[in-house]
Amino acid sequence: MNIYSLNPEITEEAVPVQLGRKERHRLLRKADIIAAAEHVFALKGYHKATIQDIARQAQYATGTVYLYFEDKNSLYFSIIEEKIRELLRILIAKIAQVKGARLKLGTFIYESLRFFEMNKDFFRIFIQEESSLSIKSKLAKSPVASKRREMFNALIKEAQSEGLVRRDIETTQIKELLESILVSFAFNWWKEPSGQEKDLKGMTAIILDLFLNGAKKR
Amino acid sequence: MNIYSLNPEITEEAVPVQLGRKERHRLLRKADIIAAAEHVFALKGYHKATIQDIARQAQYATGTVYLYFEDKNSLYFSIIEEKIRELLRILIAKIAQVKGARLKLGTFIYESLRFFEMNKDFFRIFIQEESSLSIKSKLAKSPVASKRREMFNALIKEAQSEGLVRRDIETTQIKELLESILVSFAFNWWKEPSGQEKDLKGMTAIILDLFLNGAKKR
DNA sequence: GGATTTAATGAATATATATTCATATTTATG
DNA sequence: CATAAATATGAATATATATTCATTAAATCC
Repeated sequence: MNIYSLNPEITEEAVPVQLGRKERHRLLRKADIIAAAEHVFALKGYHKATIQDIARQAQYATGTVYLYFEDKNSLYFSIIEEKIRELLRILIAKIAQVKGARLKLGTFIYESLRFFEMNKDFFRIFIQEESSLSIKSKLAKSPVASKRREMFNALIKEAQSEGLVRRDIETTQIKELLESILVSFAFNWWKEPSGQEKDLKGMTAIILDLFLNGAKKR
Repeated sequence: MNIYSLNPEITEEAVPVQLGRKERHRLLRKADIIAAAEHVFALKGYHKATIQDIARQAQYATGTVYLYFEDKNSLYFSIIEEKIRELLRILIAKIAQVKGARLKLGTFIYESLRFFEMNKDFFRIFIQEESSLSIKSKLAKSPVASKRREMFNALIKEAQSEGLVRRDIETTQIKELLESILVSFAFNWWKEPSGQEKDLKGMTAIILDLFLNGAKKR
């Protein structure tokens, strides 16, 4: 994990500012703890994961966690926010590299699947908590959420103005549809413990097909 | 709420057997507690809802709850199981009254939305916890879950064999997809606090349209 | 390399609340 | 109506764990 990504101000910059050695060290240790916490939360869920578990996993003492994070809850949110920010950064970058709404949509799906595949622990947390009201409402207030909305909106709007996507249904609902399909497929995919190599491109094609053409037989 | 529905054996019967007065009383009191718990859980979520809260809401003392339910967790499951059973009963009955896969799918969507609308407390609980892995796996073992799977399977299979729904995608996937869309749309619908009357039929049409035809402009 | 600042430790504390159970109340019985 | 059985009560108990903080260790400075 890129340690700079822990700091939103720096993430925004094209070229990360060089931090002081101290501060860099601090971010690295935060990252240690985040990585450990990500694993433990994924394994046990928020409530059953104890600070002790997390500290042990990170090879620190219990109290040390509190030198780096306010409390259990804010540690939890740090993980989710950070990961969503990371995914967002990838999506924005990759989508900018292709032309045409169809390709952009495909890229969105492909890179999302890829990210989930590479961040299974986070994905577990995400599907465990994604629909939890309290977390959704907290997350909705974070700056990363509005960025995400923005990107998503632009994606669908472009597809609509290009004539690929229908305009008789609200953009919001189209967004929901796409997200529903994506989550539902990703969930089913990783639920079954097949050790096989994932065919990301094949899966992307299916999802895009379902999104655009629906479940009706033609 | 129908008190008989608390007892699976009796629910199954076409005509409920007359219970002893004692037993009936007991079920009524269980129902009191369930109703109170439903409200409190919806309001505070599982962890923040205390047995005291629930007892107070039901106008019983704390300890009384334990005369009717094993523990907090089983009370929680009783609610979810009972509600899913109730929804299932409605769905099966209503779907049986219409002909053709398209109408059946529409009925499924419409009655689900209607049930969510009429059972907002339960819906809150459902979306809060539905995707929590531990709860899902516990629920999956209950008899009501397999009945639900059965019904859902039959619905999609029929749509496939009638030629309405494509067969190049697994039934399970189609099921998950429909459910994911339904829940996500319902969630977003009721999230926004528009005091207006909900247009259930309009929303049903949109969901069915998107599910079958997808987002592509035609 | 000794003094001082900074960081890490983990046992002790504080708190929260699920669950129990001795007691009180209500209901049934003869 | 008196006694017994069944229910309800809520204060006390047990447990769990997030958080603190006095102590120890490490890093930095002069």
